[in-house]
Amino acid sequence: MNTIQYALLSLLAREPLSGYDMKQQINLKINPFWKISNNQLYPVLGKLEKACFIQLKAIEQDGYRPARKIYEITDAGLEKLKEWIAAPSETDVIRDEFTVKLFNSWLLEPEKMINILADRKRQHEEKLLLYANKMKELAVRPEYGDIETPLFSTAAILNLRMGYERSYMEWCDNMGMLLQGSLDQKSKTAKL
Amino acid sequence: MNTIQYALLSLLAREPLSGYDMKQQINLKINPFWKISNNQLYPVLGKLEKACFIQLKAIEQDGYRPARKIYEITDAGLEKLKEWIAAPSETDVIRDEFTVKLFNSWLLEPEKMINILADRKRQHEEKLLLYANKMKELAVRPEYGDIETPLFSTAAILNLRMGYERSYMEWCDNMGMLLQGSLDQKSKTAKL
DNA sequence: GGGCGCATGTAAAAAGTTACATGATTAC
DNA sequence: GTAATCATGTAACTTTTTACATGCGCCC
Repeated sequence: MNTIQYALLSLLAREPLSGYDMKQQINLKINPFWKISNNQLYPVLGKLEKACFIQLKAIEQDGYRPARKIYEITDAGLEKLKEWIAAPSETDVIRDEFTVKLFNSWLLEPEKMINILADRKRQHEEKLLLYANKMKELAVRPEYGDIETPLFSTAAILNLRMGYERSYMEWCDNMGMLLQGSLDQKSKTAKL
Repeated sequence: MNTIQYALLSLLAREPLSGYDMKQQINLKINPFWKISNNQLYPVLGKLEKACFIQLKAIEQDGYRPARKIYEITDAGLEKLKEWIAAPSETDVIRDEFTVKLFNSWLLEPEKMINILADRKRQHEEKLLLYANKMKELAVRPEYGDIETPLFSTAAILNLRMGYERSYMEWCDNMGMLLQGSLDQKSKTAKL
C-alpha cells in the first residue's frame, strides 16, 4: 500500500465516489498535496477492490453518458486507513524545480534574478488567494469548526498550505530587497 | 533534460566532482530540495557525457580505494544550464505523506491528534536546527554576503527552507491549541 | 463543425526506489 | 569478526508522466 492508495481510501472514507470523481477531487480539492492521472487511477482502483478495501456500490447510467462505477470503502478499508494515519511519517523531501534553479542564482545577473523573484512571488500569491477563497467557502458551512467532521481536516490542510505560501512570499520579498540593496550600493560606488 | 540532470550540472558548475561526490552533495548539501540514488546517478552521468554537457577531467587513484572519475562541466553544459535557470518554473505539487494523513484527522480521537502534532512539530524543529547550523557555518566564510558567489545561493535556499520549517511549526502549534480548546470545552460541558 | 466535458480505460516511456555486487581498509 | 566508508556499477521493481482511444451531446 502506497500513499496514492491511501489517498483514494481517504476520499471514499468521506463519501462514495466514481473513479472520475476521485480524480477530480485529487487534482482539484486535494490538489494542494497530491495528484493522479488516469492510468494510475484505474489499475489502483482494481487493486484496492481485489484487496477488499473498497467495493462497487452502484453503476449509474445518466442517459447518453458512460456508466459511472461508484465505489465505497469497506470496513476492512476503513480499518486499514485508520491504522495508517496513526503511524508516524517521515518528513518528505520537497522536490521543487525552482529551488534547483535558485541553487544557480549566482550565475545570473542580479537584475534578472530580481525579476524572477517578483514573478515567483506572484505565483505564490495566486495560490494563496485560491486557498483563501476555498477557506471562505468552508467557513460558511454549518459544521465548520467541529473537529469531528471532514470539513475540519480540509480546513486544516488549507491553513497549512496558506502558511507555506505566505512564508514563500515573505522570502521572495527579503531576497529581492537583499539583491536590490546590493545593486544600489554598487551603482553608488561606481558614481564615486 | 529533466531536473535531476540540471541538478548534477548545477553541482559541476561550482567545481569538478566525482559521481560519488555528487551523490553525497545532493543527499546532504542539496538534501533540502532533491535526492538521488546510485542507479539513477551513473546512467544519467553517462547521458550527460554523451550529450557533451560534462566531460571526464581526471581519474584519481588513492591507494587501495576504487578509482574516482572526476567530471567537469563543458561550455555547452554551462550554456544549457544558464538557459534553463532563466526560464520560468511552475509551482510544483508538494507530495507530502503527512498531509494525506491530515486529510483524515477527523477520523482520529483529538487526544491522539494532539500527540501527532507535537511529534510533527519536533520533526520540523530538528530540520530547522540542522539548517540553522549549516547557516552558521556559511556565515563565517569571507565571501558570505557577496551575491555573485555560490555561497549566496546556498544561503538563499537555507533561508527559504528555514521559513518553511518555521511556518510548519507555527501551524502545528495553532492546530494543537485549536484541538486542545475543543477538548477543554467538551470536558467543561460534561461536568455541568 | 470544432472543441470541451463526461467517463471509462490502455500503452509506452521516464523517473525513482530498494537491493545487490565488488573489494580494500579502518574502527569497535 | 562485524560494520562502516569509499567508489564504482547493475537488476528488478514501483511510481509517475504523457499520450492515445472511444463516443455521445452541448455550446459557440
